[in-house]
Amino acid sequence: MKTLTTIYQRLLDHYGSRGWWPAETPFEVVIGAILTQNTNWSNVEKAITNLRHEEALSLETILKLSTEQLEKLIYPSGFFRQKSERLKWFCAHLQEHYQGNLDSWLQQDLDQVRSELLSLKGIGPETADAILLYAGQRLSFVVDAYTGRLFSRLGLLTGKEKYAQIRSMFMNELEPNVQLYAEYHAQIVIHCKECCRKNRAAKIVHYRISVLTLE
DNA sequence: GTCCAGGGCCTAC
DNA sequence: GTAGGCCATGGA
Repeated sequence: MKTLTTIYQRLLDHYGSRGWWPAETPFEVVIGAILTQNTNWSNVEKAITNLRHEEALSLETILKLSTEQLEKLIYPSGFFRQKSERLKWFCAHLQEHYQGNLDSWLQQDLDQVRSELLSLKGIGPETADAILLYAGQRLSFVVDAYTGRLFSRLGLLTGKEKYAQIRSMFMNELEPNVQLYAEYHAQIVIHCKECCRKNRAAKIVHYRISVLTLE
C-alpha cells in the first residue's frame, strides 16, 4: 500500500469530501488564490464579499477600478497594497495575451502555462499550482505550509525539502487524477486547521491525530 | 497584548 | 542559494 494514498484515504474517511476550491468560477479561484497568500481564509471571504457586492469579481471591473478603489474592497484580506497590484497585474496579462479568456490560457501546455504564471510578479509556486489545479483542472499538486509541517510530523519529510521536491513526491506517487489532487490538498488544509483549532499552542504535536497514525 | 494565517518579493551575505 | 525583513487585517 502506498503511504500517501493511505493517508489520503484516512483523511477522506474522517473529514468527508470537501469539494474544493470554495469559488463559483475559475476567475474567482484566481482572486481567492492571490488574496489568501499568508492570510486566514475568513479574511479573504470578507474581501470577496466586498468584491461580489460591487460586482468586481470580473476581469473587466478589476481593470476598470482605480488602485485605491480595489485596495478598499480587498482591505480585510490584509497586504491590500501588494494584493491589489497583483490582481491588476494578473488581469492585465490575461487581457493582453489571452483577450481575457482564462480557460484558453490554462489549457495550454502545462509546463509552459506554469512558467508563465510564475513569471508574473506576485504569483509564486503555490498560487500558480492552485490556479492550475482549481481554476484550470490541470494536474498540478498544490503544496502549502501545512503540507510541509504535516508530512514532516508524519516522518515522510525532513522539513528541509523545497517546494519542488515536495510537489514531486506527491506527483510521483499519486495516480494522475485531478480530482484526487484537488481533494488531497483540501483534506490537508482541513485537517491542519482542525488540529490548530483544537490546540493552537501545540499544533505541531497535534498534527498526528489518531486517524493518521500509520500502522 | 501576542500570535499567526491556504506566500512571495527583495536585499544582504 | 539562502536567511531575514517586510507586507497588514482580524480572530483566537
